[in-house]
Amino acid sequence: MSAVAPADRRHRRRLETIEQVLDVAVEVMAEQGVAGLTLGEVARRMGIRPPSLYVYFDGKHALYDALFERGWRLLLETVHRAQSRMARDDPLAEFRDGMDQFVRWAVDNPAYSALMFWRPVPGFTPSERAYAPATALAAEGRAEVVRLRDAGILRPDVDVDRAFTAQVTLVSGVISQQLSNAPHEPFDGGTWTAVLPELLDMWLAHHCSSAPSRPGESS
Amino acid sequence: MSAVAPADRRHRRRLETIEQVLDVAVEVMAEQGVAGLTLGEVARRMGIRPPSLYVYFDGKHALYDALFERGWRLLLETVHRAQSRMARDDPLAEFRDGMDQFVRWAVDNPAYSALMFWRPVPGFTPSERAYAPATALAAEGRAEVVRLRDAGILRPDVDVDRAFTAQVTLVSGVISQQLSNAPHEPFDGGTWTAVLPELLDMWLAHHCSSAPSRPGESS
DNA sequence: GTCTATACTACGATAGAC
DNA sequence: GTCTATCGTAGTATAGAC
Repeated sequence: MSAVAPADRRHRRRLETIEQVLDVAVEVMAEQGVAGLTLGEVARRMGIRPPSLYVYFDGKHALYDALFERGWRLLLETVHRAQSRMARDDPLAEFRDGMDQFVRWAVDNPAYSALMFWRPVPGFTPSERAYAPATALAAEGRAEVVRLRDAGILRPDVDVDRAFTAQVTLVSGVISQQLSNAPHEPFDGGTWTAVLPELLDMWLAHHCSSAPSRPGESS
Repeated sequence: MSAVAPADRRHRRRLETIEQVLDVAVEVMAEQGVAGLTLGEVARRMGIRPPSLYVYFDGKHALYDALFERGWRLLLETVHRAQSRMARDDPLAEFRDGMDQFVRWAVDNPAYSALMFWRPVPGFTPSERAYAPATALAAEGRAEVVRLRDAGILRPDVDVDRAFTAQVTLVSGVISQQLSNAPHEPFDGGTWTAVLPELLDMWLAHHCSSAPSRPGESS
């Protein structure tokens, strides 16, 4: 019995250890900053010695790379989970909710965000593999703009790429300001997250096919 | 003759050396990243030894602090210089130009920007003195919003603080995206800087007292 | 004000025993 | 897979001669 597929068990154990390394690394980044991550501190918190980490990661850059990929993957899953909870018949509400979830996750995970959105590590460039979930999320965001256009919410002749660039900029601005100026404020009630709905309204009104109609305004 | 005010000459020489240290430090940050700044590298490029730097700066954090202050002061001067070149009778053009200059400087000086807008150095918090020019610039930006309101361009009942927060977020978003995603693109023709005018139009239209009138649209 | 010398700590990474 | 031992490097900072 105990000899059934021992390689699988080793493999699973290995994956669990890798996950644990990543968890601890995120903790360290959250406390010491992204650039303050050291293999020694990760090893110390795990109760092992630094050389043992080399069994799981081929050096510090590989660890950063795995963290970068994991962050985008977690964010991707967060957005997907929110979408699957939504009714499928309201593209506008879905759009707003997606942006909301995106910013919420970023603000709730400042260590990941700093690594993902800024580039604070001198020699590190993410691999193509690590970029993949980021690219996927960008593609889905752009598709969301197309959906809004096809649903008649945005003008039919809207420049999708330009509109998407503007939208990403808004969201990125909120995240950047919130994290760098008031990192300890939660998403709800944050100084900068509070203006997100207004900014999305601005964006929608600007690309709107009909006259701008914002919530709270008389029609 | 040569004995006239020798203390002044020493003092000036000292200030010049301090400026040189800051210049070199910015160079190093631009090449190695903000967190990649080391006293040894600065000293090497200046042709001196690391201990000599302690005559001018009380350690690495003091150097970061001086760089932080200098960056905001340079940005403040850049905006002022642009304003003094402008005609004083067009608040709207002045507003647009100010934002333009702000983003242009930030994109042209990525090393300063990373230190000023993000917080990539683990243990470093800017001193009050270093913050002063940043605070001054924020106050002037808010005053600009008040001017736009008083000139009748924005609604009389506009929430100035909220509008200013939104405006800062837009500008911050452009800078963040441009610097982290395409740092080598110049301001002119940058993927993200290109949407700045459109974002400012959005912001203006959203707070406008009359119906939104954007350039290129029929009135 | 600059230097040499040095203390002290820390880092990433590798070799090789177990 | 984990360890000890160690290499090689780099960093901040201080003491004290010149």
